[in-house]
Amino acid sequence: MSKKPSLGRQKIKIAKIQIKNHLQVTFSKRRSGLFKKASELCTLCGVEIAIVVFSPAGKVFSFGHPEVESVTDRFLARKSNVNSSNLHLVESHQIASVPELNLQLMYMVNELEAEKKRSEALDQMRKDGQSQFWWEAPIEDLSLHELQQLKDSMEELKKSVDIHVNNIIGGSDRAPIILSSTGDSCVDNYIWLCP
Amino acid sequence: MSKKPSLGRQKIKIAKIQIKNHLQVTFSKRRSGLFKKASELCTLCGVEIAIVVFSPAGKVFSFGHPEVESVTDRFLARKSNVNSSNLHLVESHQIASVPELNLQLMYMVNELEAEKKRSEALDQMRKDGQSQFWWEAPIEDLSLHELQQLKDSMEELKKSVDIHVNNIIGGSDRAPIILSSTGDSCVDNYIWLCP
DNA sequence: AAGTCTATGTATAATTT
DNA sequence: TAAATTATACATAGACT
Repeated sequence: MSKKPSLGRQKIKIAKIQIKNHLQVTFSKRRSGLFKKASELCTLCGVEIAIVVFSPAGKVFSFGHPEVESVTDRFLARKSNVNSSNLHLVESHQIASVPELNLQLMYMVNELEAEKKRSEALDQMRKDGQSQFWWEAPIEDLSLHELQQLKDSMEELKKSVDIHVNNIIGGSDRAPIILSSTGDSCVDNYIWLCP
Repeated sequence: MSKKPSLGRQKIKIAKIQIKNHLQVTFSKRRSGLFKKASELCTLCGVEIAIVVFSPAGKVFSFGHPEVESVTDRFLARKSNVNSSNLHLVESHQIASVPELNLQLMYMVNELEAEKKRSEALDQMRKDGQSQFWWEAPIEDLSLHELQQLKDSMEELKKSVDIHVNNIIGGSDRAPIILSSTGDSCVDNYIWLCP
């Protein structure tokens, strides 16, 4: 009897899997692996994590820890706060769909990425020399020119922050979402977003 | 000489790491591992992923794939009806008259005075403790809460700027002004906010 | 904080059930 | 279609730099 022993795990190139069936299997396995890693990181380090995955099929998978509030409501809850400022928000009590929430999260992440790049550039400038740090100096020492630059910088910064807050909070200014919790054996206390 | 060979990777319980230093190392390693897994999943399966991690220190780490546009554009596509941002930074190619230019300079002087007072207050805060200087930190180090505070501060600043502008220029709805490049040593190419 | 090294724990590609 | 198997690739704990 020839028993063909498994070759075991084989090395693969990190490139888009072409065999569709194969891809589906890999996606499923690696997605759960990713979520498991995330949950471990949560537990080990006591951090809050949110993950959103848009599958090729258009499905949305997401992971959040530990409570819904920690990641999502931190945005949604600010609604009232923002309302009191000069943002023009339309009152609505429509309940957001989870995909919409995920879009918002995704948007937020991208915004954060953009800000990160921006700040990296600023960091670089900082490393290039102290002389350019007019924007770190006390305001009373600034020349008019510098003050204008400061103002412009702040406007730029504010604009981007504003846009993202506006879209996250104001873009769907509505009641928070109820997320169901699975009694999964692997993960207690993790709350999953149900697509 | 006793060379102590490494025990190699040891099994650990998935529970909050108590040794703080240890935790930091693990957080850093596993975070990067998680992001790597995520990027592989992106590539292998052609999916879009966003991850946000709030560290215990309040820092925010995030991962997004593939391009900012891919996700944000989807979002922005439906944002138009909601946007109505409170910030109207309008570019205009209208050339300001000299009287208007003077008004702007006047405005700047007033603004400078206001900022001077403001900075005195901030200076006082600075003396009270370094911990409050979240707004001096690079953006990527800001928590979402701090981002919100930053935004609010900027809202305040802009509001006062707007009031000044209204008072000085006349409070009337007028076309935004752009200062033409005057060759002036002090000011060139500034764009002004339309009140 | 970030990188190296070793030994070992884990994830998973390919296959089988 | 999904679960189990197996052998290997990869991740990482701990110690050190």
